Amino acid sequence: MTFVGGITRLIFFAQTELDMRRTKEDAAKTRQSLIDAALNIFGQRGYSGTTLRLIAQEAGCSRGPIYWHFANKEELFEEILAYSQAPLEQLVAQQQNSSDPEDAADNFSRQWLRLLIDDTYFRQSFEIFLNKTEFTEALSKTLERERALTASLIVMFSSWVTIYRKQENVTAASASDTVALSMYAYLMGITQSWLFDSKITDLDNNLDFFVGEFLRLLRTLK
Amino acid sequence: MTFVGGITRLIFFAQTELDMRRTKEDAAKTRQSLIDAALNIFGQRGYSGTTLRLIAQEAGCSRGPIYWHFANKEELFEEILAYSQAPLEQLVAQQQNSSDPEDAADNFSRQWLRLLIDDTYFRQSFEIFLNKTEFTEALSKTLERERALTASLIVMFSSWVTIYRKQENVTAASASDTVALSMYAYLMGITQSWLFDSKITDLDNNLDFFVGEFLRLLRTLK
DNA sequence: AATTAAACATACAAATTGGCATGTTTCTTG
DNA sequence: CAAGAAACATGCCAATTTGTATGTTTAATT
Repeated sequence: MTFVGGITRLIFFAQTELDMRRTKEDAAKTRQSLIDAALNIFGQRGYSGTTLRLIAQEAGCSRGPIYWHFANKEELFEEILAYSQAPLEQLVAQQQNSSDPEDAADNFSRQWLRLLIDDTYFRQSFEIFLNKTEFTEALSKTLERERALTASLIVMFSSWVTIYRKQENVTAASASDTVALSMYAYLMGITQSWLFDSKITDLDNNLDFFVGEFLRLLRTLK
Repeated sequence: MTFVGGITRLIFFAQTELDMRRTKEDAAKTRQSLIDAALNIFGQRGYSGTTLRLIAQEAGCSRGPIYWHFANKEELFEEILAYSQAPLEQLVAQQQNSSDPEDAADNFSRQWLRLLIDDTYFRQSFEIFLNKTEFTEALSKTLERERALTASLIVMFSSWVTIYRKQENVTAASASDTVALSMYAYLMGITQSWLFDSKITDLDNNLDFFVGEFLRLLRTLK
């Protein structure tokens, strides 16, 4: 009995070294620290270059909580990518019922670029998505979501173009869909170029210019 | 003696099954088939999802020739990516001494998009680079080359803007560098959007429109 | 004709890492 | 207060894959 008690006491002592957490808030903190760590490590080393060991180390815990809070590496990654998809989806859902297409385009592009500048989560997630991700079948879920987002953006831009042309009474040769793709490509191009090398331009100071050019793409000639 | 001869004959028979190649042309063919296979597999599964076994299998040989013709997986990958970098570098080198900036911009953007449509190697390589690659420190060589290419493009575009403004005698508020970035972002955006989902637009039929919009970005307002 | 080396195939070694099974506290609930 | 479960830590495994070392033909070379 005393022998067994001695052993259990030794084990007890050894295990007391780690601070066990149990409250809901603490667990939420752990989960958040894992997300922060994942954003950093994925951003530095990409998906395949990132090990769960590294994320755990950056978060200051073991790999246990990772598998507790997330199903696996892939699901954690897709949740990270959602940090840039969700805000854009939300922007589309909001801007639905805007009156003037030029105002709508101005607001939308401005908020997009502002998210890049101001929201660290959005920026890091978008950078991982654009520059640290191999678009392969394994990410079919995220890719389908992205395709849907792109489609909704094109539809929205296209409707702006159509309304604008009616307002201004212009008959243009180009299809509004094609113009919409132009606008989409421009925004994505600015985004990707700046995320690839942020020293390429002062996005904050040149924001008005980029928004203005986005509007010029909306206003097709002739 | 007869015993040894029997063994060597057995070995000889076993090894005769594989057709050994030795001429320079055959070796060049093998190398080319490896590049073709790499373009396909890297394009389907990305860098990390691709194993040298798969490439060898696609090329119809073993992993031996891979390590004979290339130093390692990374060098093979960077050679694949060069198939999209080299043509653009060449375009920049050619277009140096063009007289009219609008003509130069028209030609350049047209050739860029035409490469995408017509040149399978260029298209596959560019797709791998943009959508199947994790930009990490491991690719520092390729990334440095890309940054240099981007810089030279911006310089070229910027000079076009400057010349155009002098010709037309317009004084614009925006810096020519910023306009140049706009043009670069637009071209890259079109490229990436189309490579991500080629059904998003008929690039060939809308080529004139995209080139025209590229020129509109060059001709800044005011 | 013999030697060499190019151009492969094959076998092996070594490390890595994701997933899971197991152990252990501490909060919560009945 | 006892039982159970949440929220972790730890240890192990099994599979995979790169790179290399070694073996083997056949075209060049001399």
